[in-house]
Amino acid sequence: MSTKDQIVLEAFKLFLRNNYEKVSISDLEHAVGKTRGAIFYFFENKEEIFNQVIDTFIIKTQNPYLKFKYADDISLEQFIYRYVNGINDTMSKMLSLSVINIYKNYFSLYLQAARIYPNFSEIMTQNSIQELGIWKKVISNAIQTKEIKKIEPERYAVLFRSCFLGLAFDRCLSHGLNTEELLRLYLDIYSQIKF
Amino acid sequence: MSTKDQIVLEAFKLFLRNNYEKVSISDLEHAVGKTRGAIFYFFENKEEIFNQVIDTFIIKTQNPYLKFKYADDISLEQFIYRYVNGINDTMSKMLSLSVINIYKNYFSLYLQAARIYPNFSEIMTQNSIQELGIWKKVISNAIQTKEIKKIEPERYAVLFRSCFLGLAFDRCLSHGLNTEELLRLYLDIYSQIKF
DNA sequence: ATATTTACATACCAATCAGTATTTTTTATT
DNA sequence: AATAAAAAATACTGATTGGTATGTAAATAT
Repeated sequence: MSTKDQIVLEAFKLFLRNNYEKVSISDLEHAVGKTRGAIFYFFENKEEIFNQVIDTFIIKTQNPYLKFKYADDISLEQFIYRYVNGINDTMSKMLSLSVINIYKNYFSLYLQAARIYPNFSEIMTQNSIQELGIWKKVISNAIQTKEIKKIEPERYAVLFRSCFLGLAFDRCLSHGLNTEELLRLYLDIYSQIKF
Repeated sequence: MSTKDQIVLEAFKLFLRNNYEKVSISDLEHAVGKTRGAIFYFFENKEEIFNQVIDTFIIKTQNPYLKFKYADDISLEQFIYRYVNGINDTMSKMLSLSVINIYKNYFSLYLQAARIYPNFSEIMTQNSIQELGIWKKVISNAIQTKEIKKIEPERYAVLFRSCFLGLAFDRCLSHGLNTEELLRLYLDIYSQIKF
């Protein structure tokens, strides 16, 4: 891995654990094993490092479970399983970077980004709309194929997405998100709306 | 209002808008209209001010909509309306303090507290369990009175709570939580489980 | 072989920070 | 009015911060 990539990776880990202001260039020096000279050779300033971290690990890593978005013919039940699997994969990747308290730290970094990264809110809002659109499409499809009852796709798209986010947030201070519980929750909702 | 209370209130507003480290005593001086002498007369250090803010505005202000917890005979439908009204009230109170981006800033402060306030995670976990318990009781009651179908109370308690949290988090970067939408979401879930 | 660029290390600086020590002003009590 | 205590102002300190200026060894190009 290049020095620049190493800097971004270590900065990511540091920014997950602490506030933007709390992470010092000195901390980053020790984490990377290089000195200020190296860091400021690759980056103009601290903010640029932070923004690179957000770009790499939040914006571009979003929604790995939504990459199958053009599979229009997927059933809602299948989609639910894939969605939860995708969440599991993301959590595994974070664990392999030895990131602890994944969601707590991720939520925290996410809100830091909203204060620092230019247009972060707009980008994430677009992202949210996109994800809702996919849920909506899958739900609409499931209605047409008589998989589920005739419900409001928009509303249930919001419901499915909110469940995940809310459960993750609620549990982030305690034992963390349990994807098995999330799956059971999803299947309970599903069982109420299926034919 | 006493000077001490003023300091805590202004500190609350500042900590909502910025990270703990970013808020300086100098900022607080200007916000309160007093000097360091006054601030350090009432508080030992910055951390004590922060903890007082969390104590006053997060821990003790939790769940105003759960104060009717001993109303066992309430229907689920009534509870839903009261719950959403309670959220509305809290948001109005924040607005009267001219707090903008309520949920974004609140979530941010909440996660800051998890890093600074002693045992914050444990306290909030207890709080979450308590709130889930109330939902569970109301749901169980609604099943017994044949208001709704026989569902898993625990799971639906989690569902109702997660919906709120998730919707609030999802919308916090854009237009903020719309309680009318939350109500419609709740009533949609309700309509699927009611007899 | 020489010149230039890349990739860092080192030493330093001005600014800012939380916190303190001291002094002054305000308020309450006798 | 005199005294004491509380509340607040002022001036300061040592530590830390992000960032810079300079230096240098190795790699690459000419």
